[in-house]
This record gives sequence, C-alpha cells and structure tokens, in this order.
Amino acid sequence: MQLKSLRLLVAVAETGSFGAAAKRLHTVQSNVTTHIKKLEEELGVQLIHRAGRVRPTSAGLALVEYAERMLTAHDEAVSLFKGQEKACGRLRIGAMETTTALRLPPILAAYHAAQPDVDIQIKTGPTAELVELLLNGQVDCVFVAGQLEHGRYHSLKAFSEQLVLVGSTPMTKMPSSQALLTSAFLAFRQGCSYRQRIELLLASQGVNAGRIFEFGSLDAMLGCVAAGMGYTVLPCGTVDAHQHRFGIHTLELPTSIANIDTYFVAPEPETWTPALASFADTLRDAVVVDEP
Amino acid sequence: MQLKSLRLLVAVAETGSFGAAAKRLHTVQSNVTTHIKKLEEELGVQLIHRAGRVRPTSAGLALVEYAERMLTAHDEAVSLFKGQEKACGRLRIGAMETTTALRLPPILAAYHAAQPDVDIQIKTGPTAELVELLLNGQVDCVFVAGQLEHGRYHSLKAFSEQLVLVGSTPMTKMPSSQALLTSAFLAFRQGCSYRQRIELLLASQGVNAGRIFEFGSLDAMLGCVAAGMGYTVLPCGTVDAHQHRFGIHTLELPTSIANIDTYFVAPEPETWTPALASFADTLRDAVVVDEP
DNA sequence: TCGCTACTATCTTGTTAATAGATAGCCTAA
DNA sequence: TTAGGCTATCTATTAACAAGATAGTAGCGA
Repeated sequence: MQLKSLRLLVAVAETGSFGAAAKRLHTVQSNVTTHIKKLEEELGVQLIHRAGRVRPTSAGLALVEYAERMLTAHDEAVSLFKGQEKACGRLRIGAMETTTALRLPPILAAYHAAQPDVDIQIKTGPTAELVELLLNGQVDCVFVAGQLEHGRYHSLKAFSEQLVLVGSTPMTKMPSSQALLTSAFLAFRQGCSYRQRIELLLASQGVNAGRIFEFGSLDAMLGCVAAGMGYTVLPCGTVDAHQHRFGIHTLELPTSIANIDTYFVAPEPETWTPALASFADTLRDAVVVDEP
Repeated sequence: MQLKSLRLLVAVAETGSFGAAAKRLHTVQSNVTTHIKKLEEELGVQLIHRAGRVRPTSAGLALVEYAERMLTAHDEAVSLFKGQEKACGRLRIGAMETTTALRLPPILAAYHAAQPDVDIQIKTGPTAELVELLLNGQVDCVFVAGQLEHGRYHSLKAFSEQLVLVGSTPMTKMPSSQALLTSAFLAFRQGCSYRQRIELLLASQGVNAGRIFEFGSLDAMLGCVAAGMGYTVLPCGTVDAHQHRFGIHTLELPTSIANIDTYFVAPEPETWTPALASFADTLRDAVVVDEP
C-alpha cells in the first residue's frame, strides 16, 4: 500500500471522478485506475462504485478515514522539515541550573516569540549528566561548562561567567585556611563543573577538600549559605539576582579560578530540526548583543 | 516518502543497526542504506548518526514519531480488511422504527457477541428516507419494506410481518366506514410504507384518506391509540410486544393488505467490509432459524 | 601502532513497477 | 438512438527497486 495510492483514493472520493482526481494530483486518469485497482486487489475489496456516479463503497469510505490519518501525519512530518519560516515540533534543551535561572529566560522568551509553535522542554542537571543526555540523544542541545572534547559536535561559546565566593558574612579578603577548614562547602550534585572550581579554590589555599554538601536546587543552596552553613561558589550574575532575597555576601576570586565559560553544544547542524536551527540563530543573536 | 522507507527508519532506530533492520524486514543492508539516504535527501536533514553507534538524530527521532503514527494507521487499516476472524471498525445500519424495535435486538445481540470490536450505529427512518441514505453511502445497509428496484444491490428477504389494525377497544370485525371516517389514523412520518397500507385499507373500505397524524416514535403513537385518538396499522409482533403496556386491541386484516416483507438491502458483496459481511452472515442464520 | 572485525556506502546488474498516451467499451442524458 | 463524458485496458518508455559483490571506515584489542 502506497501513500500515493491513498492520496489518489481520497481525491477520487472527494471529486467523484477518476479524471478529476488525476488532474488534481498532476497525473493521468489511467494511473488513477491502476492505483485504485491495485489497492482493491491488495485488500480484496471493491473500494469505489463505478456504475453510475463514482463514489466510495462502505469499504472505501472506511479506508479513506485511515488514509486521511496517514496523510495528515505525513504532511505534518514534511512541514516539520520543509515548513517555510515557521518551525514546529519539539525542542529539548539541557542546561545547568545556574544557566537556566540566569541566562536562558530572555533567550527562551525571544525564541518563543519567534517560534510560537515549538514545544520547549528543559532538563536541568550538572555538566556531566547533560553531556550524557546529549550523547544518548535524550536532548537536542545542551548548555555546559567547557567545550565537549568529543568530535562531530557543534560548539558555540554562549556565556562567560565570573565565579565569586559566596558566604553569609561580608568578606574583604579570602577567608583563612583555618576558616575554610572549619566551614562546609555547598555545591550542586556530583558532576557540576562549579564543584570542581571549589576544589581548585581550596587547593589554591593549601586546604584539602573538606565536607562538601550536595544540593539539587539553587534556592536551597543559597538559603543554607545565608544561614551560615558554609560557603559556595557561583556566577556573580546568579548571586546578584538572588542577593536581595537572601542575606549573602560575595568575594571576587582569582581570574584563573573565577572565569568559566558556558558553551552551547549540539550535534552537527545537518542533523538539526528547523526548531533547533532557529534556536541556534536566536542564541547567536543574543550572544553577539551581549559581547560586542 | 514511502511507507517502506519509514518502516526501515523505525527498524534502524530500534535495532541500532542497518544490517539488523534489513534482516528484520527481510531485505538486504544496501537497500536500507538507500532508503534512509533517500529520506534524508528528500527532507534535507540527516536522520541517522552513522559515526560510532548508529542512532537517530534529533530530526530522525522526530520523524520516527510521525512514522509510527502513519504505520499504526496503516496496519489498522490493513487489519480492517485482512484481519482473520475478528472484524473491526464500524457498521452503519438503517432500519424502520418497527424493525428496530421488534426484529433487530436479538440479531444485534448475536452479532455483537460474534464481533465485539465492531462499532454499531443505527439510523431509523421510513423506507424512502433509508433508501436515500443507502444510495448516498451514509449507511452500509438498510432494512426496508419491499425490494429495491435499483439494480446492483444485494437484497435478502429478512422478515415477514402481518399487519393488524390497532385500536383502543376490542374489535371483532372491521369498523364501519362511518367509524373509520370519524376516527383519526396515526402513522409514522411521510415515507413510511405502513402508511401506504393505511391508505390502501381505507380505500378497500370505500373511504378516502381522512386525517392522518404523523408520529416520529412508536411509543408516542401507541400511547395516542390507547387514549382513543384513533387507529393505526402495525406488525402484529410489534403490537404483541407492547400490548401489556398500553390498553390496545387488534384486528386481523385481509392478507393482501396485511402481508408486508422487510428486506435487507446492501450494495454488492464485493464492496462489503468484513464487519458488514459478518453481519449478513448473522442475519442469514437468524432468518433461516425463523423460517424453516 | 597495527591489524582484525563489524559495519555502512557504493556500484552493478537484472528485474520490476510506474508513467503517459492511445484506444476501446460503457453508461447517461438528451 | 446518438453524442458526450467517463473508466478500463493496452503498450512502449522510463524510472525505481532489490540483491549481491566490493570498497571504505570506525572501533577494538594486542
């Protein structure tokens, strides 16, 4: 059974004529006859009344209903790729918690305005987890810290963050080794790249990684820091955005530790759906504006 | 885009290998490559990651979802005609009110027991209306009074009814012309064949058709007869079934007027869906049992 | 680094199916 | 009865397809 045959069947049912159906689908009447006949032989049922007015039989009518479902799905699938201007379908984005909270909202807003028909899904997690999702094809693209070593992936430097030390009391210089040793460190769950920076920071101060508490959400973490539970390391933009909600204070870190780049990573552009391609466009625009 | 190609795409996505997909669909690996490639060219997108593990790209995954919808519809359509033993789909029956009430219930029950997956739809109306529905393809088959003059239709004598005169008082002989003239006659709406019999009856008694009230439902009509509003003419089986609910009485009519045959009419058997074919079987069985 | 293995891409050939045009047959309506 | 419109059939050409053989490539282990 071919889609072409079904399209002809539907056309015959609608026009009431083999010739008109042929004209509508830019072919000749003899081909319509052949296709319908082949369908009838394949199913062992007469689909069209030929005597008198041409119209579908009960069996033909039943098949037309299924044919319409198939053709609708087909046309939708084609428009998913060939649809001009307006992308549709689904876009699955993976991003770190901080990126989602601080950087994505304006970009997603712009994207949704441009492509209202795309269903956006966001999964948050630490870099290692996101890379895994991307490799498994469970997301279409990710925002992660650092470029993917893996070849055959499209990478774009999206955001540059400055990490700061976050504590519950005002700081003018780095806390002493003693203070660091007796304090806890709060970080996202295993795999988060920020956590590595914490360990780097501690090492630079000649302190071994002590107790590190793991959190799943930014709010919980900042709340605990404000409560004096310990320190954490976060992008200054993220902290600024939450500073008024929590009583927290920051300290700038040495550039080598503070600088962290967030990359947009996706498979090769040839594999992109129009929805993803359009998102990459939106992102590029946003990045250019941010960094002139 | 061909269904065959989509089936291969789904197989590749599921098996993770061109060769395995080929084996599953009983073809060779080179054909899988060709079909996938053709799909990719047609849509202008890479659908399958070939490097390393073979797995669908974002675009491929999106297409697989549509492909599954199309293939499901296709397989359902095929099973509608080729499904062994169990018919499915829809069966639209047209029947007269009296037939629906008196004759169809046991047949529909038997049919539903045999074909539980068929969705049964019944439209009631007078013969003329039902014939129109059948000619327009709005029902799959009808039960009507008298054979269809139209050729190319399958006809089967289904039931034989004996019409009786129905009134509110006991009758031993035909009411006088005077009584008939002063009484109203109750009948189904225009086009019902029973109505013609009423006029035939009146003519045989030398009375012109007087007032005839039209009803849309059997219950309303019998209720009015019981209330002494007038006479009507109905199959004796129908009256028997309702006699205990209404205080009504009957009188046998001359054979020439009383006998009325109900025929099962449908288009040619070649055009039947399995659901309809199975219904015709059920009906034949029921008729044979009724009339040995 | 070097093969070994398993996989996909490409090429070739024989076969099959699809297309468009011409024509014959049929039904309907005047 | 006849003319007009419609579908079925036939045919030659062209395109598509399937299967096998072969070449190329990535990944794995020694």
